Amino acid sequence: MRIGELAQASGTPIETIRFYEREGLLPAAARTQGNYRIYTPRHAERLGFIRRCRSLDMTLDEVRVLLRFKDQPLADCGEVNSLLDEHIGHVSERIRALRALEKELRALRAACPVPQAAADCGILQAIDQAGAEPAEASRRHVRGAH
Amino acid sequence: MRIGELAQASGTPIETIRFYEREGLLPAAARTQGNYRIYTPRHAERLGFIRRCRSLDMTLDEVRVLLRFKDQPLADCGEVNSLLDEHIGHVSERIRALRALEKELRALRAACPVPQAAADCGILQAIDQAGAEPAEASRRHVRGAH
DNA sequence: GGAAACCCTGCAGTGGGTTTAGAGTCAAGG
DNA sequence: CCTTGACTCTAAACCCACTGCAGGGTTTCC
Repeated sequence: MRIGELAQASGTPIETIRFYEREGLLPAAARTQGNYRIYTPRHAERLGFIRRCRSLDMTLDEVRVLLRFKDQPLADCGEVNSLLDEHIGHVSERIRALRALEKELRALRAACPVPQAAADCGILQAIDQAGAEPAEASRRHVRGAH
Repeated sequence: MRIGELAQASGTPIETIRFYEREGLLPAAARTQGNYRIYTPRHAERLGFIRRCRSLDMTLDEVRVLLRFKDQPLADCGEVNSLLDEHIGHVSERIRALRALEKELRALRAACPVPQAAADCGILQAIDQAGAEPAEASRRHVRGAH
């Protein structure tokens, strides 16, 4: 199958497929005489695996680790388990941080119940004062949890 | 005050202060004979405002909007209110998505209670199969909510 | 007067793609 | 044969909000 067909079948943009190849996540496809990529069902499987990992919000580096284990069926999968544990930890932490942020934002929003002159806007005033710095948000894994 | 002092006082890296100036968030500082930036308390205030907005996970574009209102004290602050409402919406949505993700990851993790050969790892098998595509994660505002 | 601490500019890199430009390939229709 | 249109190719720039580095200049302290 050609790249457009694989894109269609996997719900992946064409550019992303080429990007994964450049990144070494997908093995380079064979080419036709006209230099078109030709994919096998094995490519489609592997792409599906990658996309499912991404839908679980793993980084490409994490995906690389999992792919390595898929390619080494005899290896002990302990590292897979701990990768997942850490990933779950990042997600939980990010949820915690976002909940705190949401609470803070709702309190801030309540400071200006009705539109008025900017000079009197409780929101702008509250941001102006703000007793230093809660909400450090801990940037990490998971697009804001990574 | 010089840039290092402002950085210290505001807890902002020096490079970030210069970056904000380039981006037009901070007005250009006056310079000494030796070409060092010299900041006034007004700069420090404005930087504090920006940093507090960022700690609330607003984008720089959102901060630009809020700064515009600070500079126009007579304008109606309705846009400030709705900016905050939208921002809160992004955060809530992101929390919802991350909770669903966490649940999915915990279920996945349970598929391999004990380390074993990668070929038999329930996690890798589950990702291989995966009945298509839940967890679209909706990338937006809030480093994964924006 | 010399070392250390500070500051300057400009540019490359981060992640995970997306977009654009400019060119080449291929099957069908006129 | 020629054109149209759908498809594909590469290389490079762009997104965000910084961060880090190279290679210099300035100031301060001893």
